Amino acid sequence: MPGHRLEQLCHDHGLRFTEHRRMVLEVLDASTDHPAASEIHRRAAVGHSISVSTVYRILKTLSAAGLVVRRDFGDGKARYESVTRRHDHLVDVRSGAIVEFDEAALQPIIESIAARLGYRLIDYRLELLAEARGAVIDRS
Amino acid sequence: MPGHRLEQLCHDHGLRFTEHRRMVLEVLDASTDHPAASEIHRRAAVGHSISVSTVYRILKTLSAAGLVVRRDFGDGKARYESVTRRHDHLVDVRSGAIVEFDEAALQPIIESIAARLGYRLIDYRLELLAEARGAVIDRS
DNA sequence: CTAAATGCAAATCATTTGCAAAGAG
DNA sequence: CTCTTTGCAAATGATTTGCATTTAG
Repeated sequence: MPGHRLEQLCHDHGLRFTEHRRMVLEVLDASTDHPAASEIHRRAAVGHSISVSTVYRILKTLSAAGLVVRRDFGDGKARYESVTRRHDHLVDVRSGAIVEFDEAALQPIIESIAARLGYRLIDYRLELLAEARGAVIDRS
Repeated sequence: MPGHRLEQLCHDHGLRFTEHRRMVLEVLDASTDHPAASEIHRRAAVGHSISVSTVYRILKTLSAAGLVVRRDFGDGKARYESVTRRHDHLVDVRSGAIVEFDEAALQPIIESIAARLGYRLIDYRLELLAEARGAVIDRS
């Protein structure tokens, strides 16, 4: 029963485990992209029933609990990913393509920055804006 | 005439220099916080006339040109800062307070990450989520 | 049983857009 | 003069909310 792991996860964070929360978590665990709320609803609704407002409410709850990470790539809608899939991103400013990467070496450096400021790091969001090497640069 | 610098800046980026663009740039250059579009409009409108839609259009243009940096702190509205004030941020998840910092050592590390992925870094956004040291942690 | 979660539809809020008038180069 | 920018008001689109109903613990 794959649901047990997710149920435990919710309980560990003091959240009730509902059918709908399971659906949303499963969608995010199965997604390799970064779906927005409407897309998560679309995927979760396949064969099931769930309202969009419920998806929004669940995403807000799960984000607050840290089970889900909310991202913004500047296209007007928030995107989400499961913490288990958490990683950083590089956005190709020409094509809009998103490249994921995971640079473990950054964690300690960033932690020390927070510490120096008198804080304990909880999480961080890093987004690189870049263009493919060799791209023609318009200096007109 | 302080307007000359801004005029040059616009011209260098192929943008027409208008009274309204000057107003928005001046507001951002004078702001130490991270005003959202509506707040920028409010500040620019003091003693002048400018419509909100114009502020939005200008911010989009200036962002695309790289004269202004668009940020998202997760409260539903985009925030802006002048490139000349560009820096990274730490968000105190308890109070919502934003602490600015500038860690020069990060730049080369992040550039190398982009390079490794086959890209040339244009810019990056780093946001730390943290809690004050010594804050009581609720492990209920 | 009781507090929390959900559906539905209406409400909000930020941001965008169509079109005619005003302005920059 | 020609192309771009701006105003205004209406349109869009994402996200939120009130309230009655259902469900988890």
